[in-house]
Amino acid sequence: MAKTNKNQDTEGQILNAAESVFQKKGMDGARMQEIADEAGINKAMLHYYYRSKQLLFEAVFSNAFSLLAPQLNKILNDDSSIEDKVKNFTHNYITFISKHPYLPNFIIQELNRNPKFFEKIQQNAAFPTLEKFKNQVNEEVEKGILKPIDGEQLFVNIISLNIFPFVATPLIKGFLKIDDKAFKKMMEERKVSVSEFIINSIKK
Amino acid sequence: MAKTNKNQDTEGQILNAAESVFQKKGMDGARMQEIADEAGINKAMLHYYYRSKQLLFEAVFSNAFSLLAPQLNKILNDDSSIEDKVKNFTHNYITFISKHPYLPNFIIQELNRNPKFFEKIQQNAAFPTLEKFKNQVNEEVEKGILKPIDGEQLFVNIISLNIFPFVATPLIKGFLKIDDKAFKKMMEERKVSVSEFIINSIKK
DNA sequence: TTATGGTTTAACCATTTGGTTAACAAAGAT
DNA sequence: ATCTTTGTTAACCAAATGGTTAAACCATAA
Repeated sequence: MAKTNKNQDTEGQILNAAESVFQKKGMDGARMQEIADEAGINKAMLHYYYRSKQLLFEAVFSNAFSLLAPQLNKILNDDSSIEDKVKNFTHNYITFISKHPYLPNFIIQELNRNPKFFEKIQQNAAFPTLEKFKNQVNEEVEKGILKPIDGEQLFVNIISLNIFPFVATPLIKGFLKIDDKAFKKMMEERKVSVSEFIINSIKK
Repeated sequence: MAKTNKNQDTEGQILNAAESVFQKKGMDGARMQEIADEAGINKAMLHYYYRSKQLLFEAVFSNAFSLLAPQLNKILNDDSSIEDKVKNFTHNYITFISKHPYLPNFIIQELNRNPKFFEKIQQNAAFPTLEKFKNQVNEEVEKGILKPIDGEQLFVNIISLNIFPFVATPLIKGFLKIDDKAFKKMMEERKVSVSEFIINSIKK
């Protein structure tokens, strides 16, 4: 930064505030004034640093996505067996999301609003790819380690089981008639029960 | 209706247009003018029939929810075995949602925005409850038909596997690098593969 | 025919909202 | 010291938006 930086990182404060507001209310529901208030600064500063609501939003979105991507890379591109991958991913992912509960819904929602964001993000270096995972599933099926299953379907199943409860939290709380504490307990149990559920289904 | 009803159901046209716009853009993103345009009528009519954006939205939301609820009742409150329930629900649900792809995301999104909507809806008569399903799972586990599993966890797994791909369609298309046609084909396959996946996991 | 009352429209209104501007403050740089 | 660049603010602006109003429309009953 060639900037004089008289302040103590106003730019960062803005990004934090924007993250909080955008993730809770989405692009359409978020208000620039609310972000400014939460950052404790003048609204004009938002435009000084980020030009427009759109650009500020994109900064937040990229940031959020680059938090999630490495999590996926774990299951897609390390060298352990499918069984270990499922166990590790499920445990790590649920732990991670419990700390960032707004993240998955935010990304899914905004991707629905504008599917072209995906391409924008995809150019990122560490972008996860499915090839290795699919090959590995095929191998383990051939070796007789796994029952016959399509790698893509398995991938969709894994992320569905892990992510959905965090995306649909109010729905699940409602149907199960449980409060926040019980929900957290249930997610804690899922760190194990989900991987058991998957392994049970695919292991020969 | 004590109304003269000179028109051919303007009220219905409004509701249809509102459904389409709200489900695509959400409460915050939807514009009253856009709804009026899509209905082919004057904006003032929206207020004439529904008073406010909020009330129009609630009409759409209730409507949407009462489409989904009976689908869930099928798995929760009929008399077939768990295995048959899983098979039927998976097949029926994916078939149903393929015809209303915006529905699950709309409901989940707006429930996230305002969790109190759940209570509002819950007073509905045909509201599904989990008790019977949980008892049935316990029974079949005791009888040795199913491996030990918690009914609530199983329920969450079932709806996760069925609903998530429709909520996160752009994400899945992106990771799998597939177009709309391939996505539809994949969902078609899931009508069978998801229930196999679940049954494999829980059946003794 | 003409009153009546629900229905429909164009024009209007107040507020909200993203964004701009001009003036000012705080650091360097010269 | 003063000049220049960067950071910050209050006041302002134009457009968009949800909502209102008053007049017109039109089917029907008296």
